[in-house]
Amino acid sequence: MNPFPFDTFEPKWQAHWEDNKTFHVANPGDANFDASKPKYFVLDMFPYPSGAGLHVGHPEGYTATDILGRYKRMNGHNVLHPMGWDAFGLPAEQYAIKTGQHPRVTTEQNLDNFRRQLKSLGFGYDWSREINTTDPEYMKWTQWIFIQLYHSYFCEEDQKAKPISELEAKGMSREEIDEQRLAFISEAPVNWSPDLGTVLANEEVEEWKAKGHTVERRPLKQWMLRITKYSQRLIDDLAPLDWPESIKLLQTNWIGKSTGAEVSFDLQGNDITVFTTRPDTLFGATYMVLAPEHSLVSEITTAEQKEAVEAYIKACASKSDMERGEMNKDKTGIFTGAYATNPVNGEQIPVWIADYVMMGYGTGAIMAVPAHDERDFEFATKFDLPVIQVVEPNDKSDWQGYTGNGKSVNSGFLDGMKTKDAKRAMIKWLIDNNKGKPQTNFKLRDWLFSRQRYWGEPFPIIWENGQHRTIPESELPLLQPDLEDFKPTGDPRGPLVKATDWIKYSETAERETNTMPQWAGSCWYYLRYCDPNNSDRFISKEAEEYWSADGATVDLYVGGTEHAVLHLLYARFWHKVMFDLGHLSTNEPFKKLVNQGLILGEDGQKMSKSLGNVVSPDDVVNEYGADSLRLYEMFMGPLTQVKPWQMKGVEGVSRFLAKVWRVAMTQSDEGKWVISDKITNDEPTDKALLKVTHETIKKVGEDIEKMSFNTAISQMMICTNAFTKADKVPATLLRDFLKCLNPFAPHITEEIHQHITDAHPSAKCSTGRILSDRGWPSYKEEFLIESEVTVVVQVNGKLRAKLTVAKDISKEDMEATALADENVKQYTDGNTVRKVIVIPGKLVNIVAN
RNA sequence: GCCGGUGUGGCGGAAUUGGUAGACGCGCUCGACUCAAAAUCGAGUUCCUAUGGAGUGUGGGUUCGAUUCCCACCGCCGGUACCA
Repeated sequence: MNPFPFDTFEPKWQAHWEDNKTFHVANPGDANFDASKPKYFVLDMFPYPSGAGLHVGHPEGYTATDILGRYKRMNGHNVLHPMGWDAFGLPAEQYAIKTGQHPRVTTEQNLDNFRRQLKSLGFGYDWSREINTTDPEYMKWTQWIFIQLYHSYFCEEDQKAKPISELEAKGMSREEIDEQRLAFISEAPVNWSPDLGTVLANEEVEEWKAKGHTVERRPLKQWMLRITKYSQRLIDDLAPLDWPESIKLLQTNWIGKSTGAEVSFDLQGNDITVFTTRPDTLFGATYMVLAPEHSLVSEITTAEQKEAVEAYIKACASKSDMERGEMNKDKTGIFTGAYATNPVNGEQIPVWIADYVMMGYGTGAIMAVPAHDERDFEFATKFDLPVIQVVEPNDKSDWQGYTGNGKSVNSGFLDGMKTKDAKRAMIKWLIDNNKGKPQTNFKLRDWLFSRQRYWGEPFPIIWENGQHRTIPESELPLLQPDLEDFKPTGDPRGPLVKATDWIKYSETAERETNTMPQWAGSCWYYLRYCDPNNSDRFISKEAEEYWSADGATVDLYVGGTEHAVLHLLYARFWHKVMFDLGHLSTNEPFKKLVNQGLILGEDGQKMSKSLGNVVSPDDVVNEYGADSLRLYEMFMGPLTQVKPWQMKGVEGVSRFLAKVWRVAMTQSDEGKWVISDKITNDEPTDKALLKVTHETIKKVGEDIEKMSFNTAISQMMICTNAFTKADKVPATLLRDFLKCLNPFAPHITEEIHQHITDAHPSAKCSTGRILSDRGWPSYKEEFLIESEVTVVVQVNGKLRAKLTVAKDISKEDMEATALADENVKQYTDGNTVRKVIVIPGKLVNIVAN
């Protein structure tokens, strides 16, 4: 038998909240909207509804946000706490390929299961705002946003997106305009996975390779989003955000800004430009390296070297990315036979090609300064190329391979300058001599936005006479055609090519057959929650402004670190574009971000099917109840920390809830749970009980604000132990305690509260209102104060006595009392007291020897 | 290699404007209740060569006093990798 009947009252309260729309929040303009309340938007990263259902990692973040949401609600906020489904994705499509089952069917099934599981945990979501990225009404607006991107360009002067119509007004040609669109067609080499039958974004490559899929470089015509234009803003706007510094750093490094200069080298009439962050070392450039894919390679290669160079290029091309990565220690390369002229000293330097120079970054060519660059040094050592020192280290370290700052030497007009000054002087020289200019580069690449998949949003694009254009908004949403066979065709246009009727838009126009990546839907879902049923706009102006008050849309966003550079970067980018175009009032989507730590299996390993250490929330709910699961996940340790699951720990918090239950409830002779005689309607007089209750109100409130849930729970355990020990517990104290526990364990607290209120109705607390609708309790300072305190006495820093003294005892009295103590005397007798430190109300330390 | 995080009992973890190290929970031990067990309640539980001493990864430093501040190092976890 269960120690308390959670199996009956948990479903009861879940039904009550649902029937009474307890957690429904109104929008501006709605009948029951209360504009006087401040808003609080607390968001979970919405799940992908996989076939496996929830695992115990999901409710960790969800419980944390639920506690905050319920707490803020009790403190008088309009709380927006929604849930939805990121339901496009490869597993549903792969299942469809295997079984012929339409992805929409499996997605619906999975989603029903997820919803059932989440409801069984009692989260206070406003289910009327549930969204689903695969819902045609949702897709419509994802496609609409793409159309906005398509019809926008990035104005360099104002550093913001503007409508394409401005360029048309300037009389720019169609070709020139297409070059500028934020959504554009590119025919660059992309990451193509033959076995997945699709291309992947740079950010996704590692993930899929880790799952055993092959990925190769292949030139394809693809849709791209011009996220690189936002590089600088994406870095700058991180600063004021309340995000973990590590995530900010991760994004900053991913965007990868570096400042330096472009330098032009003459090569028998050809101009080759290189990028360097160290223009001050130009005198030390003893050779040049081009990427094997560099366009000038074939032109400059001499007849004698032609064969060897072509063989090297072929060898590089056949190497997979993986092999290139593994071999990154061992440098390879080949001499082209050509020589370039170092612009600053006229030296003839050999031009090599090597795969340690990437075509995708900078200009695909470098000046090699082996004395002060590790890679160049390694290469020069291997191929016996000259190494000339041009920087003298500040310390005594070896100059060979020294990459730090110092003083320029062997560098003509730079000699004696500090690195910083030498950089500036060289850049000035390059400008004055028309040999280069200052340059900033970013590692971030434009976002490859098309996929060759069925289960994604089709592009709202048609092609006619080789040109693309968007379909009219009235034709949105554009749904995928029905297919019988979802198999990839190997055709880089994707599986939609099979739907010949669907493709045909008119006699002369055809639909785009690519679809959008899974990230598209998650880029803006938080906005849709604010106004989920709007059929005229993606979000209404009023809803947007209300839920974005205080300069941020989402007040608190909780999710895993795995999205540090993907979802969180993409969403910020879309948000900024929509802000630039005047559709949003904030510049950033997520004010505060918290990453919950991974929950490991009992064995300390990551939970996985193959290890058999996966814990299902359903099993825990069945055995211990939802409140126990919620409470345990919060009690395990700090939210942000990685921590192992322990079923014994669930038992522990379950015991705690049983204790709370038995404080209020007792079993009648017939086995029925009834309110205990211990609960009285008297005014509380027990000082100790008043103190612990008010301490609990104070600490739990403060700890929730700090998201320090484990310590809040430990305080509630202390309070419960005091209630258990007491002969009588006044109903008002128990009620205040239940309010504190309510955000953590909402079912049991509602149930007990209902029993107390029925048994002990009072003017202050009439029947009929549930706990969740009552306010957060307040504590009184007067109950926290004690007249006596325990003071620690140390001799030479070691604890020798504890004294109980009046709280307001004077320093002198405290010192005298301490010195007079028998235990203390044992250690001071025979020694001279040199010094006495007295911290009032806390400690006395006697220094004696 | 680089960047970030972290290190406290048998275990999860508490405590930082420097002031009783180990809150709370798990586990374990003993006791009460019971024919017995479970559940529940009560007592105890950092370690040791134990009237004392040691102790928050290691070694130093600052201080009357350091888990907390400073310097050097080590282990583990995560990210990233020829980005010029």
